[in-house]
Amino acid sequence: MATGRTHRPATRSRGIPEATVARLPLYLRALTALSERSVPTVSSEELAAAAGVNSAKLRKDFSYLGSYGTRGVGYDVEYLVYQISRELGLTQDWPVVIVGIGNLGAALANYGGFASRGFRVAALIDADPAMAGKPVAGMPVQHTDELEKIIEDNGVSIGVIATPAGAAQQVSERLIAAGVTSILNFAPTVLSVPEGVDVRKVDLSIELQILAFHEQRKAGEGAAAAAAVASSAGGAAPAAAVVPPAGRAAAVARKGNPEGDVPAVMPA
Amino acid sequence: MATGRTHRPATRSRGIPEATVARLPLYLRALTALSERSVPTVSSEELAAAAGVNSAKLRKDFSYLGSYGTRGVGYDVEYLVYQISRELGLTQDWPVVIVGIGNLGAALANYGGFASRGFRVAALIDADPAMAGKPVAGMPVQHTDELEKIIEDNGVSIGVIATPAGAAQQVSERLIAAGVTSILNFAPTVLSVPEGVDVRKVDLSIELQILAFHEQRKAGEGAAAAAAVASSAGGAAPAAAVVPPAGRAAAVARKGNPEGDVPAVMPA
DNA sequence: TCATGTGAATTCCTTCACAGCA
DNA sequence: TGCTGTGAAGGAATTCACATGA
Repeated sequence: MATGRTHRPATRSRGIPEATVARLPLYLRALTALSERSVPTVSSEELAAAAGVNSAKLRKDFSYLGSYGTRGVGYDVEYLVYQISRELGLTQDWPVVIVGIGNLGAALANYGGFASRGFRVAALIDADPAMAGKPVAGMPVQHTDELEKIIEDNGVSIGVIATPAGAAQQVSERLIAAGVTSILNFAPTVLSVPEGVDVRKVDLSIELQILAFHEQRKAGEGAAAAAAVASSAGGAAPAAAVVPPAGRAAAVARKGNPEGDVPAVMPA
Repeated sequence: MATGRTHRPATRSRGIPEATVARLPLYLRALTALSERSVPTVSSEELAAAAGVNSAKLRKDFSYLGSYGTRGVGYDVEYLVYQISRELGLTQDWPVVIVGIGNLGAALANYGGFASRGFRVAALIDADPAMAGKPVAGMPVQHTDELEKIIEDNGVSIGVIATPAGAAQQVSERLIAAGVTSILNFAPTVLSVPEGVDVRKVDLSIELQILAFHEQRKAGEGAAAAAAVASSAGGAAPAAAVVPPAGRAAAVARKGNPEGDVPAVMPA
């Protein structure tokens, strides 16, 4: 999950609810796929299925954009693609810089999904002088010293931070001072930014922790329930291995401890 | 942002709201940092600031876990760390497999945040025979053929998919059939999974698109507003470069077109 | 006295169900 | 007839504001 917003009190961005905005890219992706298969129209039902939402929600979402469908028929795929693209601002070019070219930064630089949706990687920036000049994804990495110049020369308003946590706040300040007003933050830190700057956060370990929470609940429901789930699926699961038995036993034991004790969990 | 849930109708996981669950890892991170600095107690106000939420929300969130604070004083840092860890299921060991060892998969394998929070990378799996045996993050990559065996031998219940979009659905099916019940999906596809399996989705391009939406709005408010924002910040922004002027002009022009036309946006 | 914990109010989001139009 | 578009209902999440207890 990504989280974190700033600027603009959640809803009200000319009336399109934040939750709807977050789903538009999903619809767009599904529509693009249909478009590639030259499908001319879709019903809300079909499109909703493709996007993984329910159809009432989808129709409500689209109703905020306008009346782009045809009753009794559905939506014109190409037309909707255009309308949503325009609404999201993807009909214009968004130069983006990626700061921090480690494993993750390189992955982002190579990620095709950017270019295909109006985002252009204008520069890759890293603090390590040894990286400078090295090609990543067909682009030379530039040194942090150039950051301000790059931002200004390219009119960059969106920055992606993929640095270690310790560097993120300072990088964000430099980005913002140079003119960036939207930041996608992969570093596991809460950035503090001035009003008017949007931050979105993507945090890998948070996502896993949320999964662990639900996983724990499933396991807690007892082996019977777990087995039922596994087999109901139609995926011939050999029931085995759903729960690491030793692990669970340990957890339960700890849970039973007297209240006061505070085991040293979480080394870092 | 990450999105996507399945299983369990949103709220009610023994009463802890989904929105609260999603914030627990944030609190945990902030608390861990305090713990490392040997801070003994925090107030809801301080902790909320560190986690980037407001204090009323934080107190309400904690109230779902129990009464772990002391009125007039605050929360015991170590104790809260323990309680939240336990609630999230992090006091037990979660073996995880990563499937798809490209740039992103490698980045994930190297990501320290996993190990430190109870997640243990049990195996790296890739379909490319040429990758097999190659060490990534100090571990040999294993071939997809081994997938089922690895899952079962290690009691893996959480899988991370970092493959290309085309492979994701099939990989998820194999993971699930072998016993995985939670999936973190980085591939830009909607996975269809049986009931009882949780899927969370992390989609880089979706996050950028959401930022672009807000960025467009800011620009649309007129240069005056943009400039005001830039300077109000205290970050001496040289006002320049907030909007790529040519780009915007083009977008606006297109917007003014007669309704029927459908420009071919989005090559892919 | 001071910060937690929580009912109550509010706002936001989702879902229902059907009127209205092609 | 069939599917969109949308008021209205229902739920969930956030925020307020203050009683409560260390």
